[in-house]
This record gives sequence, structure tokens and C-alpha cells, in this order.
Amino acid sequence: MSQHRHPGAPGSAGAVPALPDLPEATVARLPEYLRALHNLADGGHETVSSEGLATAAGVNSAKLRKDLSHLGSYGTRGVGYDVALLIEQIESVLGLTQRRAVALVGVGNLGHALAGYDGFASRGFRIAALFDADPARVGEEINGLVVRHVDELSRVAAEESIAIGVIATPAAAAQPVADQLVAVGVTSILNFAPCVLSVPEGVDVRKVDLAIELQILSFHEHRKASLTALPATGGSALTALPGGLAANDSQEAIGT
Amino acid sequence: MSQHRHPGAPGSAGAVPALPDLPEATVARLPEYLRALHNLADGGHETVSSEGLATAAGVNSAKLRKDLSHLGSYGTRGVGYDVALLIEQIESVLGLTQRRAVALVGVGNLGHALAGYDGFASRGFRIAALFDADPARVGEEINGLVVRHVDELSRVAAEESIAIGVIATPAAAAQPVADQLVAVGVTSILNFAPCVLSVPEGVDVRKVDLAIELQILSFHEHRKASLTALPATGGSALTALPGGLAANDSQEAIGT
DNA sequence: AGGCGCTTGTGAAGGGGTGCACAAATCGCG
DNA sequence: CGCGATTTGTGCACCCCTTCACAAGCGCCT
Repeated sequence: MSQHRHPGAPGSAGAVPALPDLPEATVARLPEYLRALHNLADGGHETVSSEGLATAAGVNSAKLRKDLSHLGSYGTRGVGYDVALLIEQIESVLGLTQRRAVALVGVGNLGHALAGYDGFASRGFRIAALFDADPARVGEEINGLVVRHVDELSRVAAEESIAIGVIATPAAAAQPVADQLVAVGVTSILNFAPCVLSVPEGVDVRKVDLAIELQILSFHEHRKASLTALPATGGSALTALPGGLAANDSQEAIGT
Repeated sequence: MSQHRHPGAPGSAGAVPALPDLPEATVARLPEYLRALHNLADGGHETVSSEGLATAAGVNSAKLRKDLSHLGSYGTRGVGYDVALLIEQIESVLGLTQRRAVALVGVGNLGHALAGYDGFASRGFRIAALFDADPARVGEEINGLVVRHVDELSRVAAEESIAIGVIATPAAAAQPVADQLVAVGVTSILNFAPCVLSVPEGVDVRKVDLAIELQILSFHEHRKASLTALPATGGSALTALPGGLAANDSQEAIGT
């Protein structure tokens, strides 16, 4: 995660539009709030209480209030939050007022699916270009976009003013591709390749590794199995499960 | 993230094989170490220093040492860690000694790609069954597996002794599918649908939302753009940059 | 055998995040 | 106009995690 945080502006505090310098954990939750808010808006709700929005987003209500307070708090005590206004606020903070152009590199198994994923388009992004190193794949049309050779990356990226690069190549190809993206000026990368990317300072990389997610689940599965296997260790209330399962009330570890 | 933490075994501590009750943050990093270790092993290395493994895994060396110390520390001072031994250790802790069976529900755009993703098979998992609710997709063969109707889930899951369920359905279908998985006894779920799942206690859910990842990147992109746009805010050492464009000085956040 | 350099393992300090609990604020109603 | 119900915003304490810094341990070389 983030390491050095600039100490913070001394006392100047001009009329800066909105650079609240949010805590990273808050930033990671805002998109979830946004999704829940859109759901509520579609359902006809005009206002929500922190409690309502919190459960819709799967978090604690106190946490949600604190998160929202960081971005200026547009709630009304005794009433709740104005759904439309809050959507506007969050989208503004997340920089979603402009639809950002995304370049996807690697149109293999996973990349192909990503190229066709409509969740991107519906949530503020536009897949602007597809690239692959395999000549056999160049020229193929996916979702109205033609796959180009990765050598054209620098030219096309400039034309389309790419803001974010998505890497869905095999691990071996990921680093060179990242270097190319950085060279073109891309400063945000979403990496699906199972490897560590080395990028210059100022470039953000987020990694999604599907196998890792499964392995984390495997650990918990393993632990649960061990626990039930030897019921001798006192404590744990779940040993007493009668026939069925406890009513759903908690929720779980969403990867931070 | 995780909420219920069993208070911890009182004082019994028998000769339990290995239930070190690792910190969640450590668990989330172990798979990354494992991947790096396999790379090293393939490269012919027999031992690694914490520094070497740390950079290969993209983390701080102190953090890595502390992580490994939690699981019993099989390193040798002055030398480093035995690669093969450490692999064995981590795989054991993660419960990867047995190849766990995974059921994938929802063979749409993304699900199709997941079904064909070889990263699962090569890292300890076996996709044992595919399901979909759309009759048009039932019967299709993907990677040697036939897509079955979701109604058969309970029967097939029992036969294959499914350990983990992966949900790749549209958001609206995710909750019913999760309920079915839970009913069959699945206690670990990986959810790709953009919605919050409600599950009983004892069931672990991890969520992967691709749009959310992009939105987090968008925030940082937005922030970086705002920073370079207005160099007026006092303090910050980057005002003194001569030419203009603030040389890269901030940093990147690799998702935790 | 002894000493030296290297690397691990860990105590302690610091930062960040979470959740409780409550004061402050707003609305609606009598 | 005042009061009570409701809900936000936040001070505070706690806990987890990260990071530094260093002592302890190990191998190698002389």
C-alpha cells in the first residue's frame, strides 16, 4: 500500500476544489458506496440513512459515516443523505466525471472476457484500444474494436489519450508491456498477470490475481476444517450447530 | 475485512499440527511469496535471503521476515531460507497439499474465461464443475467440462465434494446462487458479481470487482492530475521544480 | 579455534483504521 | 414555539499492522 504521505499542506488551504487527501481505505470503499447508491437511485429512493446505505454496501454504519465525512459531508441530520447529491459527490472525487479511456493489452483467455465486459462501460470507463503481441490475434474484432499489434501501442495511446492500462498478458510479457505503457505516459495500471511489476515512482499499479484469491480462501477452508476436526479447543460457538446453519448475519472479508 | 475473530484458544495448545492463527494481512501475502518461490525454484535457486525473496514478491524485507516468522521460521541465519522447504511449509499452511475442487457458476463472458484459465490448475485447484442458468448454455463443453444446469448444483457438488464456489453470474443472480452453494455445504465463495452477498457465519466470501479496481485507479489518476495542475499550494517540496511537470515523486499504491 | 561478516528473528515505536458512544443538528408535530 | 424523535458527525480508545533497529545465530576463512 501507500508509504510516504506528504506531510500535508501547512496552513495555506486555499479554495482548492476538492483534494481531501482521503485515507486509502476510504478510497477503496467509495466505489462500493457508489454502486449501492446507483441501486438505490434506480429503486426510486431520494434519501438514505447511513444505516441503510451501510448495509447495502456491506459495511458498518459508523465506518460509512466517517468515510463520507472525509469528503465534506453532505448529509442532513435527522434525515440522511441525498442519494443523487451523494452520487455526484463521489463520482466527482473518484474522477469519474470524465469517462476515462482504457487500453487493454493481451487478448487471450482473460483479456477477451475483459474486452467484452460491459461493467466497464457502465461504470465510467471506455475501452479504447486492444493490443496483443500474437500476430494471429491482431485484426480480430471484439465488441466493435479491432485488436492491434502491441507495437502500435505508443501511436494509438497518444491518439486515444489513454488514462489507464490493463495488462492481461502471460506473466513473462507483463513487465515489458508495463514499460511500454509507462513510456507512453500511462500512470495507472491494472495488472492481471501473476507477477510483480516494477514501475517508476508516480505510477500506480493495482494487481488482481485470481489464483491468489482462491489460495486465501483455501487457507480459511483449511483452518475451518482443522477446527471442526478437533472440537476439543473450547470457545468457538459454531461447534454447537444443530442441524442447519446459523442465520446469516455477519459478512466477510472483502479483500482490502 | 474479517470481523469475527474467535477469541483464540485459551491455553490448551496441544500438539496441533499447525494452526498458527496467522494475521490476515500475512495470509494475504503468503500466496505471493509462494509464487515467487516457485519462480526461484524453477530458476535453480536452493536458498534465498529475505531481501531477495522480498523484492521478488514486491514487499519489504522486514515484513517478509515477520510474516515467515509467524509460521515457525525455517530460515538459517547467515544463509537465508531453503526454497524447497519454504514452499512446502507455505503450501501446507495454505492447505494446498490437497487439490481443492472448485465449482464455477455462471458461464457468461467472464465465467467462460475463468473456466479456461490455466492459472487455477497450476496453482492447486481443479475446476470440477460448471453451471449456468441459461438452458442455451447448458451442454456446452469448455475445456473438457460440460456446462450443467444450475439446478443440478446440489447433486453434482456432493459428488465432486466441492470446496470452493466461484460466482460469475450477473448481480441479480448472485445471491440465490450463493444461497444454493451454502445449502450444499460450500463455505468459501469467490464472488465476481458486483453486489454484496449475505451469507451465514462461518462462510468466507471474497469479492473481486473489476470496475472497482478501475475506479480506485481513477481516483489516483484524478488526484495526480489535480496536483500537477495547481502548483500553488505552499509547503510541498515539489513547487520548486524548474521546468514544469512535476517529476515523478509521489508513489504508487499496490492494492493490499 | 577464533573471529568476522552476513542474515534471521524480534522488541518496540509509530501510524492507520475501526467501532463505540455521544453530542450536535434537523425535522415534524402538537 | 417548543419538544421529542431521528440521524449525522466525531472524539476516543483499541487493535492491527508496518517499520526500524539490533541482538542472536550461523557459516566461512584464516
